Amino acid sequence: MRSAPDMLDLPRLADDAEGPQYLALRDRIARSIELGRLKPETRLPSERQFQTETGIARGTIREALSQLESEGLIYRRDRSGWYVSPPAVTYDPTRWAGFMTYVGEQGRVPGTETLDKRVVPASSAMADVFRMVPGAPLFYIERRRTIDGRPVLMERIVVDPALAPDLLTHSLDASLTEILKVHYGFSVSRNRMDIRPCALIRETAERLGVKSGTPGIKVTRTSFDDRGRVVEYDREYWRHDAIRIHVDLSVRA
Amino acid sequence: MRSAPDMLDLPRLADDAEGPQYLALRDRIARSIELGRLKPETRLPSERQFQTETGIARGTIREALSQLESEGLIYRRDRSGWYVSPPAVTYDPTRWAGFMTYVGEQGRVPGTETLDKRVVPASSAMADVFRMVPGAPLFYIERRRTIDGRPVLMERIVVDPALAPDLLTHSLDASLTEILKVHYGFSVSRNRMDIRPCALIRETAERLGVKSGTPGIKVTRTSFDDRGRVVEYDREYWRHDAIRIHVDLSVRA
DNA sequence: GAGTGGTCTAGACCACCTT
DNA sequence: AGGTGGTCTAGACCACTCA
Repeated sequence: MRSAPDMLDLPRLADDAEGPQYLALRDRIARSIELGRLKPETRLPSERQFQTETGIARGTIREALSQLESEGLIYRRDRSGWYVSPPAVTYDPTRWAGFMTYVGEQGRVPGTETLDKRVVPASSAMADVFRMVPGAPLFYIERRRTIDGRPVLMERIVVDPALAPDLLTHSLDASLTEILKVHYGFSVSRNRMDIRPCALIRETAERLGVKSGTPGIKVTRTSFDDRGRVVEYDREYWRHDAIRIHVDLSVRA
Repeated sequence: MRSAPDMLDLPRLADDAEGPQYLALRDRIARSIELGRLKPETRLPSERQFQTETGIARGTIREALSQLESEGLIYRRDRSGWYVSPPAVTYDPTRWAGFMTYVGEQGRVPGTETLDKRVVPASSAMADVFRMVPGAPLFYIERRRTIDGRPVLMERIVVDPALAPDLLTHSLDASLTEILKVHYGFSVSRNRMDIRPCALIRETAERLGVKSGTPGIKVTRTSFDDRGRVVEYDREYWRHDAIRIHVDLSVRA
């Protein structure tokens, strides 16, 4: 891991005379990143280094760093330091390409870890989605996905065992899309998605290595096959700085 | 504006023994909201009230409140206090219904203020979008939109004057969609959108009445008519707690 | 004018990562 | 073992809102 060059010569304040100190500091760091002087995955100086170099209190420095984090310019690794964020990947829900595919197409290295897989009884909400009775068995899968080794999303998938028996015996670290297509012959013809900002908290935050409360994006997706059956239901919690959504579509009435 | 009932009887800690104090406080407040004891637009007790009631330092209390803000559960009005967030509206980009329409359909009261409108020379990026030469004149409109009186988004719209001459002489506080359709006969047949998390900073934050750095959502949209001409280009900056995106679509190859 | 959040300081101790 | 960020305290002054 490279380390940042002396931060002493951050771009000058120029005429930032206005506004709070933490925004002025934010600007200086942001400029360094935008000018390309600090590259993705570079580690910033430590908070205490900033402190002695600038004479600003640590709390104020953390305020500036948190700002940059909400903007997606930098991220933290717990108790290790602050790093410049790599570019976000583009997610196009109108394409039925799985994570492994579109991340690869964008020149990045995707990875998947299956954290949990088991059979669970359907909650009433899930029973509703799959049009079955509550308590009926469902496959439940929990995965963590990475880009260039950095965890970017946690997902919880639910699949109807009736449509994909023995699914859990497969290795789920590869593309689920692929497994469902190749082994069970499913083609998805309709996708219903709900996208909303959220905060990553507790276990989800922990597994993504972010501080609880970091902003994130929650994507809920229901996939249907050509006969209108629910093939897959999943909830994805993304790091907010890792995703960008792009859709190009014809307009309905 | 109603005020919160005594917060002293926030739900008990029970067994939250684990974790930082600010998360425990977050939980108590979150529970009050989820249980419906604190309703949308209710004001929370002041930070100093929390301080004396709980004996926790103000910084720590602000940490808890900031958490709830990132989660979208509460929001602040500058130097006035913290309030429980109203529900988000659902935005469906596959429908060509303007803001005024879909907000109304969801039982809320939409509002629009035009903050600026003028002719500007095309930047090279805009010239690219509109397929014209840089420096050519473009209409530029800046609007703030509200739901139930609360500002939720700032938008900057660009329109080609060749397609809608005299556009700026119309009142732009109504639906631009409507004006383009009724007065100029445009029907949008294709929509290209880019959605990404961002932070609301500087003027944008100020005009939405949020603290600089609050998480937000940036929606960039390019609308085309049936002849493939760019009818409208706009960038919308949303409060993150005000929007939810829903799409339901057939899948391409 | 009283009260609010916004900003800032200067400490402290801890759990954990890194070497 | 030394350094890092994570958490917390106890103050302070300010700009602003609201009654």
